[in-house]
Amino acid sequence: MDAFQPLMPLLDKLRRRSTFSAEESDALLAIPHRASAIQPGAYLFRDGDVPQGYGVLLAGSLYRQKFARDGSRQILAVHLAGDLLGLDQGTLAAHDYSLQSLSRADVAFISHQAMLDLVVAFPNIAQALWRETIVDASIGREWFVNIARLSARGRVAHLICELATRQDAAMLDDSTIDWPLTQEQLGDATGLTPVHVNRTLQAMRATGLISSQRHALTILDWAALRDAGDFNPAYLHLPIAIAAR
Amino acid sequence: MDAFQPLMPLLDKLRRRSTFSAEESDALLAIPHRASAIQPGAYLFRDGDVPQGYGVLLAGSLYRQKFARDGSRQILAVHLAGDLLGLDQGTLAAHDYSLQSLSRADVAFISHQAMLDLVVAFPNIAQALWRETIVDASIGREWFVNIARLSARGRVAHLICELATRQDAAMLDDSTIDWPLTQEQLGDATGLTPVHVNRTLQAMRATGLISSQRHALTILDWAALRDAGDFNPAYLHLPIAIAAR
DNA sequence: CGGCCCGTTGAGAAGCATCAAATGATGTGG
DNA sequence: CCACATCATTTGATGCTTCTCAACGGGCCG
Repeated sequence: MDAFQPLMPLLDKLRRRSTFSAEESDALLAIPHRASAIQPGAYLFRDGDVPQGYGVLLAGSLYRQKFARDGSRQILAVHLAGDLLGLDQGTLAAHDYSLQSLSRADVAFISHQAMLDLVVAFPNIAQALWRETIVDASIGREWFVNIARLSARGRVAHLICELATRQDAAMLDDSTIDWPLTQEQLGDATGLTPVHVNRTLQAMRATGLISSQRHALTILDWAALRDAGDFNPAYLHLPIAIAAR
Repeated sequence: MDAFQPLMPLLDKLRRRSTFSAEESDALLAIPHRASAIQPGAYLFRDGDVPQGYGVLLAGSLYRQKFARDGSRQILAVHLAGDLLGLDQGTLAAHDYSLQSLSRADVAFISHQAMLDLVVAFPNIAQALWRETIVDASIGREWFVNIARLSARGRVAHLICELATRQDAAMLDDSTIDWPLTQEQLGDATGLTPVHVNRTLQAMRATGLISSQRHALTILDWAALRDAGDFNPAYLHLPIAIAAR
């Protein structure tokens, strides 16, 4: 079925915050696109490139990043399946961040024109895309405050809470989530060195907050983790049913 | 003349990144609005409030902020005259940050409906507003990287460079800019304590980068300041003519 | 089986926070 | 116009969080 409806992850994600008529749903699933498999570590675009179109992440995970002059990397956001890509870059003259794959991923590429045709024909879809972009920016602001205001333990705890909440339905069981990040990448996302990330994770395991395997992470004490990370899911702008946990 | 064209600061700002027909310019200046004087320190809206409409900052300066649970404040952005307000919050159920005035300010309030009417009638204006929102998000990402990756000196230097570049035309002379922030606010914007901001500024004065008066700041060595703050104005997405300095 | 990335551990240093208090500016009311 | 309250800036001493540098062990993949 998914083979015939490759854009279903997009529709699923949009439905969390918007509702569509049957006609609109059909139009979303029928967006002209070119699906492509992305190798781990490949760039979809780089800081400074000219935007060539939009995308939808069908499977896998990607991250946005910028580099400082000293070569250090800051991860700005993690994209999960269903996320729209590059919408926040519009048709500007140049991208202001890079988009790289974290794992093997499937991406559907959509031309600027195809997207424009869609939103002109369906204002309600335009509104839904606009809403997703706003939420995206909201998540960025939340990350900002975390890095600026929380301790190492708080930053790591917050990111764990966010990814758990965003994966939600896709969770393996009630408390174990996919964990796509290495400790080095977690450091690049939280503004910490890998060494300190390691020590922070050890402390969190020692105090019974989490346990972690290779590519998975188990939340042992959600209340304590949420508390440590000062996590309040309001910034995700999810329906109450999903946000409550 | 400004008395008859109160929204002129908006048009001036939009023209830096977009071009408009005479008809479009007229439509922009004719947006139905209610102008209002804002007292220093007053809130235009608070985190969690329901968005009531949009705004244009006609004069003065505002800042966006979020609070961490421990009460510490993070300033997310500084708004200068001509900036659009709350566009990035759309018609979501709740604001995810607070908007407070830094000085006495004049703001034109615009209803959601009036803005919707405008962008439906003039797609080119919709595009221009979309572009401003994108740039806004781009500035947010740049701040993020600064706070996460630069030293105290670098963060302060970068913010000075940005405000100088954004004020640009409004600069008093070639190197002196309006400086609306106290040292405490500068700390809230850069993720530093006021004490450390003070010491950082002293070091920058001692090394001949800047000199500062009460509400003004003079850049003595632009090259060194740009270097210290790793400042590259690309993220402002300004026309080359303005970005080059 | 070997190389390589990832995770782990240790010791020492640096940058920034914290706490406390003094000095200097600004605006207000008598 | 001066006295005073308030806010912003400055200074000093101390400590903690996190970084840096260096090395070692373990699991995964070719």
